[in-house]
Amino acid sequence: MKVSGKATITVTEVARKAGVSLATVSRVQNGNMTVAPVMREKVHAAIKALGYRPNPMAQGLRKGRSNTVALLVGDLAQRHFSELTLHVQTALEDVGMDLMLFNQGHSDLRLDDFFRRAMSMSMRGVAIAMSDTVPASIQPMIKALQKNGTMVVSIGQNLTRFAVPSVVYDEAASSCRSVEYLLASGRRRIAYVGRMKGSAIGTERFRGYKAAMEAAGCFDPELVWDRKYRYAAGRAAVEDALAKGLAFTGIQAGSDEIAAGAMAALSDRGMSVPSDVAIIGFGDLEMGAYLRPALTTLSSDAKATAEHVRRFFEDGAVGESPSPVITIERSLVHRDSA
Amino acid sequence: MKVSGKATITVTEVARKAGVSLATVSRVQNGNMTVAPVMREKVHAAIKALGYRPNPMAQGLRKGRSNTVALLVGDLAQRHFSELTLHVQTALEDVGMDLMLFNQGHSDLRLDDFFRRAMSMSMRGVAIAMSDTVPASIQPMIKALQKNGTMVVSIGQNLTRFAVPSVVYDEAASSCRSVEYLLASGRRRIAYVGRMKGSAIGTERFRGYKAAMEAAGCFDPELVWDRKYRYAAGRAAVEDALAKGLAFTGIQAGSDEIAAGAMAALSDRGMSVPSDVAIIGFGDLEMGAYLRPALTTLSSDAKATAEHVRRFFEDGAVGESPSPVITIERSLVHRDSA
DNA sequence: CTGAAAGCGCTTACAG
DNA sequence: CTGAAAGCGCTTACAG
Repeated sequence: MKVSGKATITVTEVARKAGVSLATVSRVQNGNMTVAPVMREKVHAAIKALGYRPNPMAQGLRKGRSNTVALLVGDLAQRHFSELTLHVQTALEDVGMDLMLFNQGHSDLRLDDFFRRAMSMSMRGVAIAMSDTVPASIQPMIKALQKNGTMVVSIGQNLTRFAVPSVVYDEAASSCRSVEYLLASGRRRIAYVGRMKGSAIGTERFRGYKAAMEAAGCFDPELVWDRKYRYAAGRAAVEDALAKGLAFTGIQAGSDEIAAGAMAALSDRGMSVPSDVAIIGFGDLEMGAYLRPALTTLSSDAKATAEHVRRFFEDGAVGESPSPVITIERSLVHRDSA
Repeated sequence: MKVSGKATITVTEVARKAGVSLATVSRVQNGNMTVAPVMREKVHAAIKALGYRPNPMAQGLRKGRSNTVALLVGDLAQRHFSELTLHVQTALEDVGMDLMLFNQGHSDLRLDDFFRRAMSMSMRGVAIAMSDTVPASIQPMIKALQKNGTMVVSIGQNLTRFAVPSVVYDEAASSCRSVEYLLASGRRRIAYVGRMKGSAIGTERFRGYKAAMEAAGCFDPELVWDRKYRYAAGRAAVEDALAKGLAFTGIQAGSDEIAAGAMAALSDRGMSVPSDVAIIGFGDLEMGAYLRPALTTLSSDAKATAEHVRRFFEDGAVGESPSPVITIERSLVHRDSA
C-alpha cells in the first residue's frame, strides 16, 4: 500500500499518470461502462501505483447518494442489539457499504433526530431496529426518505403498514410454543415478565404467552408483570411478586437479561430453578448458556437477519410485493432452567 | 418539522426565500462570520420554514473534512466494546458528530482496511479501541491520517509511541491490587486466565497479576492460562486445569466473560465459589452482578472514556504535550465471588 | 457587512 | 470507445 506524504490522490493525478482523461478513470473505477482493455490496464496500473481511493464525499455528492447505511438500534445496552449491530456491520462491509450507528435509547426525540439526519445525508439506506412501537408520526419522514431514494428497512418490528419491508421473528408463535412447553410439564402458574407498554415486540411476545395460557385455561393477569428491559427489571419483578405472596411455578421472560435477573432474585430467596420455578428466556444470548442452571431460551439469528438486510440494500428488495416481510423462526433451546 | 415532497432543499432555495445570497445563508449557518441581524433573521426564518438541513457530503467535500468519526472496536462480540460504542456514539452525537462503526474482530486484514478507508474518507477523527497489540506496520497510515488533518485517538491501548493520544486504564496496577486482595485472604494458588499473546491489554493485566504473585513468592507458570477472550475460553481453561489435576484456590480472569465461563465450569464440577475457588473478573459488566455468586470485578467507566474522546475531537487535544495519556483508574467492586 | 465567483473531487450526459 | 464540460451543494477567499 502506497502512503503518499502529500494530500490525498485524486482522479486528476491518476488520469495524468495513466495518460487518459478523468472520465476514463472514472469509467474504469465504476466498471459499468465500456473501456478499451489497453486503457483499462493503464488506469489500473496508475491506481495501484498511486494507491488511489475515490473520495466518498465527492462520489456521494455527485451521485446524489452516499454509500453508507444508517442503523438505528433500539437500545445498544441490550446485548441483542449489539449482536445485531455486529452482524449488520460485517454484512455491509462485505459489499463495501459503511455503517453509521445511532441509538434510539427509548427516546422519541432521538427517533425524530435520526430521521432528520438520515434525510439530510442522502443515505444509501436506513435500517430501523427498534423494539419500541414506532409512532405513526414518522410516516411522513419515511415517505420522504423513500422518495429521495433512500431504502428503508425494518428489523424486528413489522413496519409494512408504513410500506417498509421488514425482517422479523415469529415472536408470538415462539412464546406460545415456549409457554406450551412449560405447561406440558404440568405447571399452571406461569408468569410473564417483560416490557409490553410501548413495546411492539414485547407486546407480540406477550400475545403468544397469553394465547397459550388462555388455551390452557390458566391465564391470570396477576402473573403479568410489565417491566422494563433488563436484568434489574427481572429481579425487581420477582422480588415484588414474592413480597406480595404470589405463587408461581414458571416464568416466561421477555429477554434473557430479564430472565437472568429473575433467576438471581429466586436464588437470593432460596428458591431453586427449575424445581421451584422454571424459567425460559428470549434471544439466546451467549451468557445464558453459562448461567447455572443454564438458561432455556428462544433462539435468535442475528447473522441471518443481517444477511437479509444486506441483500435488501444490495438488490433493492427483500421480496417482491409492495412491502414484503421475511419471518425468521425461533426455536426452543433446551437447557437446564426449564 | 417540514417534510418537503420534492427533492431536498438546498442553500439556493433558502437564499431565494430569504432574499439574500448563498454566501449569506452559509454564513448564518456556520455562525462564525459577521452577518447583520436583519439578514440573519430572514435567513433563520427561511431555514425554519423550509426545514433546511445542509448536505453533509457537500459540506465535507468543500471543507475537505467530514463531520464523522470512525470508531474501530476490537471485538463487538465482547460486551465491553459494545458499551464503549454506545457511550462514544452518545457523546459524539451531543456535539453533532456522527459515528461510523468498524469491527476489527482480531483480523489484521481488517485493521488495514479500516485505515485505508478512513484515509479516503477525510474523517473528522478516528478512534481506535483495540485490545490486540497494534502492529508497527500501521504507523505510516496513522502518520498519513494525521497529516491529512484527521485526528487520531486510541482507547484502551497506549499508542503514544505512534504519537497517538490515548485514553487508557491502569490495567497492571488494577490487576495487581486485585490479586493482592485475593492473596490477603490467604490464598496462594491463584490462576490467571485470559488472552496475553497478541493482546496488549491482556498482557498488561497479566503483568499486574504476575507482579503481585511474585511479590508474594507464589508465582507459578502452571497457573497461567493464556486463552481466548470469552465465556467458552474461561470454561475450557478451568476444565482443562481440573482434568490435569492442577490445584488452585483463586482465579483472576482477564474479563468478566471469562470469569463467568470459569464459574460455570467450577459449578459443573461441584466446586463452590468462593469457598473452593475465589474469582475476580475484569470490567464490571452488568451481567456479573446477576451471577450467583455475584462476580467481584474491576470497575470500568465507558462513559468517562467517551467524554475524553469527545473532548479530544472537539478541542483537538486530550492534554497538551505531543501525545498525552489519560489514565482512568479501576477500582475493585466487591461482590460474593471473592 | 454582502454578493458573485471559484472550486472541493467526482460522474455522466453530450459530442465525436 | 474516449474526452471536454457541466454540475452535485456547499464554503470561502476576493471585491466592493
